Amino acid sequence: MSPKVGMEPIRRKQVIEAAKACMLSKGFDHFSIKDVAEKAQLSTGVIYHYFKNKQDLYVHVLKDSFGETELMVREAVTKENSYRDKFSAYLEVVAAVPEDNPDFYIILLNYLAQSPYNDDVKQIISKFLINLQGFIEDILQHGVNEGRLTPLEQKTISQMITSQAMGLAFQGMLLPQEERSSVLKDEFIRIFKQYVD
Amino acid sequence: MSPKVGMEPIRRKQVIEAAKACMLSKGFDHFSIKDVAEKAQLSTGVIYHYFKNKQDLYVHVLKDSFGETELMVREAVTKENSYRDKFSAYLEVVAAVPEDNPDFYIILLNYLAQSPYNDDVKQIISKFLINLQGFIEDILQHGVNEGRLTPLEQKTISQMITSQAMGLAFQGMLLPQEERSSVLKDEFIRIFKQYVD
Amino acid sequence: MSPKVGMEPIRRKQVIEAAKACMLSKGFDHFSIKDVAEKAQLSTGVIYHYFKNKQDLYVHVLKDSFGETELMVREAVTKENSYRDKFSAYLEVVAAVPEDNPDFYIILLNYLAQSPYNDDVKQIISKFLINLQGFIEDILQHGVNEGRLTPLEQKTISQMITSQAMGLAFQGMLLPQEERSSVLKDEFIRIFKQYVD
Amino acid sequence: MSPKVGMEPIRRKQVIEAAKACMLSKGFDHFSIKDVAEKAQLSTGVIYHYFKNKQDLYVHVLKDSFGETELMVREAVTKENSYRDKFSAYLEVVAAVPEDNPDFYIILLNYLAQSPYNDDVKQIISKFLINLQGFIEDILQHGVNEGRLTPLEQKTISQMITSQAMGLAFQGMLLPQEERSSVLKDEFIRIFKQYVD
DNA sequence: CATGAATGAGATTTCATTCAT
DNA sequence: CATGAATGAAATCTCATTCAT
Repeated sequence: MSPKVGMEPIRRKQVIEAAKACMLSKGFDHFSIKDVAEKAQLSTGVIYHYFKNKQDLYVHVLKDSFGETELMVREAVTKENSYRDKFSAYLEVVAAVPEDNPDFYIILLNYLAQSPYNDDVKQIISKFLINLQGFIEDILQHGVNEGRLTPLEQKTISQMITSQAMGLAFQGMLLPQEERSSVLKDEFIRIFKQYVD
Repeated sequence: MSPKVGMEPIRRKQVIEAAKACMLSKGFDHFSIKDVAEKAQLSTGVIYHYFKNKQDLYVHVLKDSFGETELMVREAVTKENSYRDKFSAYLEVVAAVPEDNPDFYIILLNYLAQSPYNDDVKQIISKFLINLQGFIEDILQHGVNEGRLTPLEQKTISQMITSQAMGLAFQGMLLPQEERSSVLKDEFIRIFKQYVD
Repeated sequence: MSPKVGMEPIRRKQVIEAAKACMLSKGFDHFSIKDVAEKAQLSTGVIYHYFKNKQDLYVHVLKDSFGETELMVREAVTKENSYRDKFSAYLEVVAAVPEDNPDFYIILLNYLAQSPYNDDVKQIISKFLINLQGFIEDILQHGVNEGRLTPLEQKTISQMITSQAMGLAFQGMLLPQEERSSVLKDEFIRIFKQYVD
Repeated sequence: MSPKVGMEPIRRKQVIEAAKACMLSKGFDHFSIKDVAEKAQLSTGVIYHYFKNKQDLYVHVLKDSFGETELMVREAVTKENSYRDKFSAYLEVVAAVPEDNPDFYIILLNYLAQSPYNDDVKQIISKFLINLQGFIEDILQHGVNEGRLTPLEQKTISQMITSQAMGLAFQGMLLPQEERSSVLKDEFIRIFKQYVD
């Protein structure tokens, strides 16, 4: 393979994807850089060319995962026009993540568990959550402007939604639910739709 | 220095507490048996006298944590007489765990993250969650008997409650909320109380 | 169990048998004192009451094994009257050890392997071999006295016999032979019987 | 200090030789990987770069030892032309191993002792013995073809030879024999030469 | 840019031995 | 006599990271 210039973004993505795969298959803390290198069909050395160290790689895996999910949500919401539809779309897309991208919550869970011991990780997840809640707050801003909602309620609703979604996803990893999961998803949507009616 | 007979229960508890402390201060998988031994002021060898291996210790830390929390919930619920009061008590005590025993959710979070890779852990957490949901299902059984609730709703409610509680607790670790946490707690109780009215 | 006096020989034998069993089931160097204690249904502590240390126990297991085998040979030989019959009986009994007491050669083999690094063991095995060869030398002494055999031949024969027996036994552990083993046994007896004819 | 590419065969041989030396000086199972690393002037880590684990290293030491000895025998035999000379050469070279390569039988003895507990080792030694017996069987095939020998005798002779050689070698480790060893060697050759006369 | 050999600290686990009771 | 709790050294093995090529 001839060395090429401009490989940086390609290699970085290649390594991040391999790391993500290793993390999912072996467990968050149970894969080695050698595992990643093998998965990515690269040498161990090259990983250290593109990432400062393992911690740095961890951070980039997290950013990558969050980026994808945030994009999904953003697209679903901006596609709609009315506030009511935006709100519904948000609930739908958030409730669908565990099915559409089951790995996402495994990744999130693992990083969440690290967050008390790692401030970088904590900041990144917090920012992600805040962004996610920002979508609903924007949607609900309408109601606030019209006086139907207080700013406190606006914030509370957005936080109740994300935490319920997170909780359901984590619970779903443990309890085999099959048909139940759609019941729960519907109930999730039903509960929070009340707020815009 | 002073070997005695019948040390087993004392030492086991001592080691479990030390392990829990290490886990909380360093994070799951980031503490060593040596750390636990030092914390417990014992030699490393003695840990293996009472626990088969590190995995076995992990499992007992988890069981110990769950035992305490389950007991708290059970006591709160059985203290009340009417179904309505039992339900309220349940919501109150569950919502209070993050304040009353903040370590509990850190422990839970860490083990939850391991659950996809460790079936023992998965089983224990699942059982804990099911037990916890069992409390509400028992309370709601009244409503089912009277025809006010379907069994499906009974199950759905119990699962919505535990997942929302879990989600709020995890979110609370990230976002500094102070006064917000009580708002969220109240909203949590308000939402789910609807079901018994 | 009430402590008794005069337990020494009983306990020692009990421990030696347990150690032998552990050695055979787990491998020479792969059993612990705890294993022996469990097998003997005793505490680890008592073993150190009756044996100085593990090495001492090893030595006594060896002596015990050799004692049994030497006794078997002695009995077989002394039972016979004529030199010719004694010689035959010796060959028969020596050739029969792998069948009659298959453990013996596993024990011998393991100690033999230790002998270059442990002078005690080396002395004990050497003495055993010399004793065993002594039987034939005694039998052949008759031939020497009558001038049919030189003392050199007498010694050579005895050594050829023990080494051939040992070699066949070890080989028999590796190569599954079934019917072959009796052919080899017969050939072994045939070859060495030549010497007294 | 100086990582290079293509070190694999060099390092493997280096580690195998160091392990062999450690085994000979300390005894099978009584040397540590650290001992090997020090002997080879390498870090412990590098041993695990080239060998999966200690067991894997054991196996390669054995294969290496057997390879050398088998080569010696093969060369001695193929050098001769007549079957009678080949047979003599075989007996001579086999009888000479304890003098020419005294380490060989110490290695063999140690592994032999492990064979009841380790199937890999058992297979390797068995194969070696069978190969060694194959040489004589090939030589004696001539006699079988001419009807002077039955296939049963052919196999029996080859097994008697290898077992006697093995037995003499092991006995020679214990009993200091000096001049005796040549007497025994001559007798060994004499006994088995009978078969081709 | 890329390789993979090398390091060495550190983790888990075992176990002979001691000794208070 | 007997117990089994306790010690702590030592063994195996892993792995992030570096660096000569």
